[in-house]
Amino acid sequence: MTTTVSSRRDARRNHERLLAEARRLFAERGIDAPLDELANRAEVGAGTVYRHFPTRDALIRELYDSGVNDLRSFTAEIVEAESGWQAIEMWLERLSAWLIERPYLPAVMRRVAELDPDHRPGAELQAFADGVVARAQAEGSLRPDVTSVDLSVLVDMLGSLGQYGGAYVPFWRRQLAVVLDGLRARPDTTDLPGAALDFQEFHDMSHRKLPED
Amino acid sequence: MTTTVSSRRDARRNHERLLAEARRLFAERGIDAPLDELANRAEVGAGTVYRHFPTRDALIRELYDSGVNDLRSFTAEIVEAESGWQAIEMWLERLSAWLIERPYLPAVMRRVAELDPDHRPGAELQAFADGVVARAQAEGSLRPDVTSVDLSVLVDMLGSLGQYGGAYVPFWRRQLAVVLDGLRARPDTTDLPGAALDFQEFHDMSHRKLPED
DNA sequence: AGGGATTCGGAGGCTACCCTCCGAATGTTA
DNA sequence: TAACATTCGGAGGGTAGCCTCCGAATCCCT
Repeated sequence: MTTTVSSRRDARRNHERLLAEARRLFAERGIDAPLDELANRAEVGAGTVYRHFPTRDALIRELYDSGVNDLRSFTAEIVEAESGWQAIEMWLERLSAWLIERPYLPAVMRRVAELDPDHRPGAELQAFADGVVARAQAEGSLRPDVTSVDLSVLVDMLGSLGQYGGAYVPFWRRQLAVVLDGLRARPDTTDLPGAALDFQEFHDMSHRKLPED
Repeated sequence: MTTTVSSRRDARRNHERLLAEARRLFAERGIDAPLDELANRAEVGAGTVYRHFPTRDALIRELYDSGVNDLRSFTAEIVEAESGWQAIEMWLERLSAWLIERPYLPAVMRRVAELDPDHRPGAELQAFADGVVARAQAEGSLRPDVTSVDLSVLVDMLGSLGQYGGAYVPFWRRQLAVVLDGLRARPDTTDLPGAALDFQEFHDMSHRKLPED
């Protein structure tokens, strides 16, 4: 993730421009959209695209890194929530909104995992997620049978609504409200069926790896 | 949807083979996967592909029609449920499972909508969905503030987990259980925020059309 | 079994997109 | 402002994938 920054202003400007347009383009047409089109939208020659990102994968990697950075910045805000339940609400709300605005991210993550099969994301994120869940369950607000992986999958689900393009933006908060109501601890919840995935399985799955056994 | 069936057995066999492989291929690599690859997998010449499906869009249309047929076949089973709540459970469970097995469908639907911008799906499906919701709300088991469109969006969300490939199949039933618990009528549910989309808006949205005003 | 219609297969022309290359243009530094 | 380094732009060769075309193979019908 060592990004070399040029000293020339036009170079920096074009780099940013390309990244911004790439986000838009990939959101609309997927991460295999033609790079010539990217050059057009950024009002830049094809050569410029390939100087900044020698290969499409380099571009994808940069979007990935930027995403991981975003994630880290969320954790800071969430641990400061006043109650465990509020932390849960914030987690689902912030991450879903973030994912919905970046519908290209799931594909980007899968691609990066194909490129670097041994890549493992920071265990810190796992620890953070487990902490949020433990806190809310300890205070009795979150149903005891969900795990942090269950919540991550729910975020993925909500985030998938980004495929609809941002035009109807806030509609998904209704679905979020349903999910949150389903997550509250109650005397009469039916136990979640089956076994939860562990963190490693979740990671493999969201990168389309096959189960080991 | 008038499908002309050849009288020759090899032609029918190849047609089925191609459809089956197309589902697999599109599930893995998206609906823009190379058709030469389809020919290889179906162990068939490239010419055969293009005779059966003169264009990629023809193939996509056939997958779409097949999907709509599936949908209709579900409604019959669901209206026979013993209680309104069971109908809701069946609806979410059956449709989600079905979507998860066919991860190419959302892309197929969007593509068909691009090809036929004036296409409107049967109002019968809307009537069916409204009926299921009304029944469950009348018996007091389903929270009164959800609409059939809200449920359809929830199905889409659950169905999006098909992007993970079928390897971890049953894991998503945990998320389904959370959603169902969130849908039960209770004294203390927080009202769903904002206004629900109407059926037309939902249809436009799931086909990536922009809102009119 | 034989004839005729239909379908099959895959070689090959035709894009659309990828990516390089180098003269022109721009930024930086002193 | 001058001189040099860096970046820009887009023309163009290379290629993967699209789709056609027609001789060969298969099937249906009597």
